[in-house]
Amino acid sequence: MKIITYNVNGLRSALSKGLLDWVREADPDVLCLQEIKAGREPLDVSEFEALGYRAYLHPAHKPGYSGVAIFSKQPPKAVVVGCGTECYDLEGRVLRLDFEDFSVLNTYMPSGTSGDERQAFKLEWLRFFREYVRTLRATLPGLVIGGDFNCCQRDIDLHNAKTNQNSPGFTPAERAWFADFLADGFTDAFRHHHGDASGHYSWWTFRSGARARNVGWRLDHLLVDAGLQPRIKAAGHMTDAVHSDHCPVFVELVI
Amino acid sequence: MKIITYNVNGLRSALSKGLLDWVREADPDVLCLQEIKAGREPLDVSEFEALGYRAYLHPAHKPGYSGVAIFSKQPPKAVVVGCGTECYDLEGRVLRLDFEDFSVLNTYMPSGTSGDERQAFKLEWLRFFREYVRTLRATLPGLVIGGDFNCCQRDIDLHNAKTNQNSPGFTPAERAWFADFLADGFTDAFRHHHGDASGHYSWWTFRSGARARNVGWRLDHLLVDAGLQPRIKAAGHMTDAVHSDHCPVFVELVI
DNA sequence: CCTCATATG
DNA sequence: CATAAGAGG
Repeated sequence: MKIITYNVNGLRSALSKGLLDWVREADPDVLCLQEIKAGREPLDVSEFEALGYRAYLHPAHKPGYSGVAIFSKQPPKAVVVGCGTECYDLEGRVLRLDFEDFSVLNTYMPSGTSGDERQAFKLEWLRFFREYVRTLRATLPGLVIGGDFNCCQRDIDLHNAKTNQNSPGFTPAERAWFADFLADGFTDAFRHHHGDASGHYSWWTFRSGARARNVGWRLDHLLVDAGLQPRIKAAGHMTDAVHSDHCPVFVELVI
Repeated sequence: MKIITYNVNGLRSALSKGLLDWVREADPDVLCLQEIKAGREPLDVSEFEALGYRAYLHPAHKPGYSGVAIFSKQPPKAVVVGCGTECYDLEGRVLRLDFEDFSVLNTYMPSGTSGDERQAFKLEWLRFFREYVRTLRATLPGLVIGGDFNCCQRDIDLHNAKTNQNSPGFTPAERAWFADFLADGFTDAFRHHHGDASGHYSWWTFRSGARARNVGWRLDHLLVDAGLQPRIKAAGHMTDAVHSDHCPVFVELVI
């Protein structure tokens, strides 16, 4: 069971750069995409379907903004679009597929980089999301959360921790939130598999050749319910895929 | 004395397509540009200056919209920016250089293609402009008007006159205006030199390969005071220049 | 430094 | 079918 999460920075743009060939090659069972940036016209998912995927979309209300999607080879027993809270659902940030033995929750968490107001919104979201997931876990024992968290937790998760102690995505509040979230009973698949390895990032700014110099952040995560931890077979970053300012992140579970 | 008028559809875009090399080659004495689409930052004209031109700009108030410029090898004895009527000058539609024996008035006339309101604005403009030029001629005997008129006059001035009898740029009102304007004492340099030749256009829509099929309109004109008519040595379209959806139009005067 | 929507042509 | 600004990242 290979699950991939990928912030594509515009699905149409990523498709124009060969995303589909990459999907065929990578062959995930479940593919979680963020920032699909769907426009006013519905996205054409027929080429994903031709590869054997069912498509589930949760675009934002605002055209060209945010939005998540899941492509799955197996049909889920349930699809849950959104989280039931309007201010988040208007921004297309949550989509969940429930399978027989596990669930995949795809999320695109707010970025706080555009100003104080959005950073405050992000912090509210983080609080909300932790509670929301706590509730879900009561009835969904095998939860896998994949997405662009727009946060990282430890100094080894970004290139320049010292100068970013108060940058959105690495503020003390966000680091604490991340630790608490994991303590609720989740395993960071990447860390589980790679220990304290540094220099592994999933996002690089487009500016000044940051990706070529590997000046990045690890913002995209696959967190698995601690009960699934023994089933983690592999996890990592797929840095060869270049359709976005993020790279795909994968986990293989024995399910 | 070679005068060229050219709607560049964005000066920065045209420069990125090699406009400057073309200018060096074409070597006009006076170059009238329309739709420079200047942004908030002032345009960098140093490369024109390096070619020996003085630069005169009349950008629109709104960034990225409209705007005209004249580049001249000889220094004018006067520069007149705008026409003194705010609603037109905010859109950067008129710029004039007065030389010893003649004047060059560069104009970008409104397009009416975006709706009735703008077509009405265009018709008001046409009326205003005719009066404005009548006044100018009282004191400027050698007037040359170059620009994108966004109008043509005769069936031979566009590819498909029949189906465009009521299209903006070829409405009865605009055709009549054009005839009246010439009757006031101007010579259309292109027609003077090429008679009733058809199939000579200065604009082609970007859509559906119109330029390759020469499905166009003759919207860009050089009108010279009838008193200068004997001095017209050559006139024509420079269809090899491809930096825009328009092509440059030239006249050579013996002055 | 990117993608996207929108205005305008 | 293009250019360009502007929002958002």
